[in-house]
Amino acid sequence: MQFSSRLPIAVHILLAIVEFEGKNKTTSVFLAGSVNVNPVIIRNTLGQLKAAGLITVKAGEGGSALAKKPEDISLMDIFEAVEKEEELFHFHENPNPECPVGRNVHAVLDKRLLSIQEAMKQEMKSITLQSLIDDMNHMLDPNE
Amino acid sequence: MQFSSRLPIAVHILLAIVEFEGKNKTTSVFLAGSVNVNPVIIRNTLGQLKAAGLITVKAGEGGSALAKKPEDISLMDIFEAVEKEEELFHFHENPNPECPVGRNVHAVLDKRLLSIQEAMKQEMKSITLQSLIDDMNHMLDPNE
DNA sequence: TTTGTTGTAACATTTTATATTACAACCAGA
DNA sequence: TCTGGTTGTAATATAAAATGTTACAACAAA
Repeated sequence: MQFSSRLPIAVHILLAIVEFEGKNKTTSVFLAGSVNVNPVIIRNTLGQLKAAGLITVKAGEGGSALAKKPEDISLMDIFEAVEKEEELFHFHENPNPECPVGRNVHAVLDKRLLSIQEAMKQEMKSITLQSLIDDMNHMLDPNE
Repeated sequence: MQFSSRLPIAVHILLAIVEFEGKNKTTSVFLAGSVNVNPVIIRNTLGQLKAAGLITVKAGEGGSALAKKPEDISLMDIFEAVEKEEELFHFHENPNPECPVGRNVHAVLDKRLLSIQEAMKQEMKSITLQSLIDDMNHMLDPNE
């Protein structure tokens, strides 16, 4: 079981928007060339990031830009923008209500699964886009 | 995106093994009746839990039992027994190496994604089967 | 030896992710 | 105002993963 590549792709897109600001127009086709997926995937992702208020997209003209400062965008914001699920775990649908265990697993497990999800989200919140940009800049120019 | 129901099912199985100890023989068919999935799913899961050293299964005779004390089994142990993935996130396969971003996203993101995974696992480690049993017993008999 | 079981393979079905094609709506510049 | 490149989105296709099912050999106890 794995998460889809949506979060990695969205982060890639945001890093590219920052990196190419003022240098290249970041159209869906241009971004698709960097991420190496179909441009429609990019457009859909851009749409989700826009809906979440993280970027602006220029319809017709083309290109996108950050709508917030990178230090105000966390992995959590990005994750929630591109993954719609509320529940991290898929619970088996119909435990037997006639069984004392089947009747109660849900109540017993739910809060634990939520706390796991919460731990994950807390960690995501602590990672900002800015810190990723810093890391990338350091790789592009170690002396900076 | 969601995790499969494997962890919830495995926990259900373990709780049932504890609950019915000495009362019913916990065969795959019996357990399937409580979880409400196909017995083969149960057998496969039992096999994984056995391989991880969490339970014993009696071939031929039928039935299963815990191989460790419930306080020594964490959700993390169960999770690792039934989910084989090493990486939580699926990274997009071929970022463009000719692009400064494409060339570096992997290095930049990987450690962050790992820390998210790590946060999740830490939380899983802190939850023992015993605590779930306690919760369930309290639901079955609030005065206990 | 009979009965009920585990372990496992093979296959079917369902769901989700990802890719692709197509096209209307849009916008800037010629 | 026309043109060219673009976004937004629907529809469809393909691929991959999860889940369900059937079948049967190996096994163990009565």
